[in-house]
Amino acid sequence: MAKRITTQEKILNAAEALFAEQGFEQTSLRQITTEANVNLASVNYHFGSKKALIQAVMARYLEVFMPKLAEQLTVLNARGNFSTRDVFDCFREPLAELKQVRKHGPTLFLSLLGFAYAEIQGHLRRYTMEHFGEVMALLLDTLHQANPQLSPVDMFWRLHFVLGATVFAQVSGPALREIAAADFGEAVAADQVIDRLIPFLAGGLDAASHSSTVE
Amino acid sequence: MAKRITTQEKILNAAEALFAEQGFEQTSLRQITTEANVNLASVNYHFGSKKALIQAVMARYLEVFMPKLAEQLTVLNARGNFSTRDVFDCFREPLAELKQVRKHGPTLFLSLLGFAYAEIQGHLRRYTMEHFGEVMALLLDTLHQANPQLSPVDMFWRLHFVLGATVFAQVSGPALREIAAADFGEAVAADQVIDRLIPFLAGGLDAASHSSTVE
DNA sequence: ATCCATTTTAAACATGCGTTTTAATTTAAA
DNA sequence: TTTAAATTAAAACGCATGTTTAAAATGGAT
Repeated sequence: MAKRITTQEKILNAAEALFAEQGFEQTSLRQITTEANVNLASVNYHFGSKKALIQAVMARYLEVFMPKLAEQLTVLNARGNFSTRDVFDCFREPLAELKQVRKHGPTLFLSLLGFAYAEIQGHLRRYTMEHFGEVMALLLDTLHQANPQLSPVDMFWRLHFVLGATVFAQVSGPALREIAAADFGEAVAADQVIDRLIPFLAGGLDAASHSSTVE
Repeated sequence: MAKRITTQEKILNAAEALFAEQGFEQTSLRQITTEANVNLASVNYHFGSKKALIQAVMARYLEVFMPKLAEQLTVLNARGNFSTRDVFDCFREPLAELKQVRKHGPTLFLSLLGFAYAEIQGHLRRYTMEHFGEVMALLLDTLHQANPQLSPVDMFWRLHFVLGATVFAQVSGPALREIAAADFGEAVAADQVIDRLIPFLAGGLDAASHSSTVE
């Protein structure tokens, strides 16, 4: 009855859970194979190396997320006349779609993305740019249209500030939610962190640029 | 004439440079001692462990920075009637003071802080909270006064978004500056990144909260 | 000059890592 | 049923890490 789970899937599932929790470098193949109940050598047999395993874990999500995002951005561009907030809202649906990949897909994906960005894994950045460079370019262009008052180089920097805040919110999310619950007696779900984040990001992106604030 | 440099200082100087460049975990004691021209065992002899060395590296800066920051915040609080931007500007002078510790102190310190925050080193967070917890509380309170429309829990989250964006801007700074220079033919100095960052952060912090944007 | 505490040195230790090897086992096709 | 390919298994390899040990060197104080 129950669908047969291959060794590769067992490895991918165990790996992504541990990666999202501890980061890529901190997670050893022995941890992964123990958790997955498979032999240590099977990772190298099926994937070739740890690097390749990391890419495979990310690919499962990126291949769903990126086309959906490109779709949303294209629709918005066709419509025209949009705000920064509209651009950010383009991320909501593609992110929600990741539930189809995995139950807690959206949260897992953001955590993975966080560690990928934090540990500056050259090979992952290269992989993303090679496979989804057009989507990134489309995003930058869309954001520029929403904020024509900002120069391209300004937008470049702010986009990375946005990435930084997002990634950090996710990676330190569990710890911060714990502290917030203790200090303010207010439990915050993971999804609600994003709701708190988006206004912050939009406010930052829409702010006047530094050159115009210099007297 | 030339001031005698002790082994401990040689270690601290080599360690902070390597830590700021590669992060704490990525930097080995052998790298540090080779760079410092001292014996491998001297790190454990003088500092006890790698963890303790990391704390010692951070302490040199925190012990200068934190009191200065507390001073600035106290003055601002006494004055009353201030904006978010004013709060952030309180960081400029204490940061600039770090040049007295080391020539490129401000940049080094932010990079170290970035890695400290990125690699969630429990012992470093504990150290900071134990020694400078009051300053952090003062900062949170000051920001709350500048934005009374935000709830304390909202401010808590946004402060961490700010930290995330800052830390990331610094850690990925060198790589991003390189890309920016290549793509836009515009060289950006490290100090100017902060000038680009502050308006972004202030805009994000001042944004309307999510609850007021929900229809 | 002698002595003793401090410091430096070289070597080894114990551990964990990713990877490779070789053999046993399972699987599916002929 | 036989045969060959695919997969799993156990063990070892080579390497890098932080730490410890024990001897040698150093430097002031007596």
